[in-house]
Amino acid sequence: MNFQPYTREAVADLLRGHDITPTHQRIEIAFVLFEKREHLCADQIFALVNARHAETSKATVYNTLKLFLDKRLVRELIVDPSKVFYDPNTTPHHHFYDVDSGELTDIPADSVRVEGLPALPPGVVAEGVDVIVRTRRAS
Amino acid sequence: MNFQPYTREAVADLLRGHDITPTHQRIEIAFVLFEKREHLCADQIFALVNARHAETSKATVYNTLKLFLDKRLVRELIVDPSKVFYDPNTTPHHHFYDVDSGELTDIPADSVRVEGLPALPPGVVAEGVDVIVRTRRAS
DNA sequence: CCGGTGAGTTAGACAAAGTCCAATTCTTGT
DNA sequence: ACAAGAATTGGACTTTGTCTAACTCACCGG
Ligand SMILES: [Mn+2]
Ligand SMILES: [Mn+2]
Ligand SMILES: [Zn+2]
Ligand SMILES: [Zn+2]
Repeated sequence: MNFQPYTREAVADLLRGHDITPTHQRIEIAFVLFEKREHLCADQIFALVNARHAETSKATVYNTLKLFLDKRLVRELIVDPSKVFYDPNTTPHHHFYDVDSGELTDIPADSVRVEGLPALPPGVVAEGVDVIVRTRRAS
Repeated sequence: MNFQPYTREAVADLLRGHDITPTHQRIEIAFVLFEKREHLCADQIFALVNARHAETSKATVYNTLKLFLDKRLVRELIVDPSKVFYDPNTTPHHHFYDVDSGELTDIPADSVRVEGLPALPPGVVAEGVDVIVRTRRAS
């Protein structure tokens, strides 16, 4: 599911494929995320979706992002202390995070190897391994 | 500076070593962090410092944590979408993060190798590499 | 001592991100 | 077309963190 759905119908199909009933609001939100393929936070999505005409409430943006997360249509990035970013790329990959600008850049997973991690405590299972390289402008 | 300062005087010395004027409030906050050596968030620190007698305001807790961060006495962990954790261990290491319980556990850095990271964009320098293994209770 | 100066602390107002709820509006199946 | 459940909504609310102007305290020179 790493394609670029250009039309609303393609987005609706993508949603159905993830067991999400495609409503007008959900289609617009998914369209914004998959059109840009950028790391966006809730209020950017809210602004983009409502740029032309007011169509979607704040509550629905948050409800929908939580649903997308649950259905594995997007993934959550916790790197900024004040807001969550949503990543339309759910394939394993890592990130550069520029602490000055707040900019997030993808690092493809295939080149990176993380070795020597200790065994997990019993009764616990790994959900994912995130590598975040914090960067800043050279002194 | 990975020792356990048991006395207020030892904490004061630790602060002076980091160019921090040791005030009563700063000593109490550092004492709580270095006594427990746990990952604590601001309001836990606020509660612990004020457990016996009210001694320190919310503003001072936040001011002080920012100062400690700046002076590299503690490090910040961005892992929970709703609050920042402060880590008294500033030596390089990584973390397990249990998404169910919110619990953070250290992973010593020496065993872990991260290989194959791409070169940094020009004009940018790495500040650190964080590896976070998200875990949850087995199905 | 004592008064001045600057650093540190404080209460409380404020801001931003996110949650919750009851009322309303869609969607879907029949 | 209709009923029933699902989704959406405005707005109140909560939580985390920031800001500011007043106050306090430690320290120093006289
Ligand atoms: Mn808390
Ligand atoms: Mn917040
Ligand atoms: Zn990404
Ligand atoms: Zn740690």
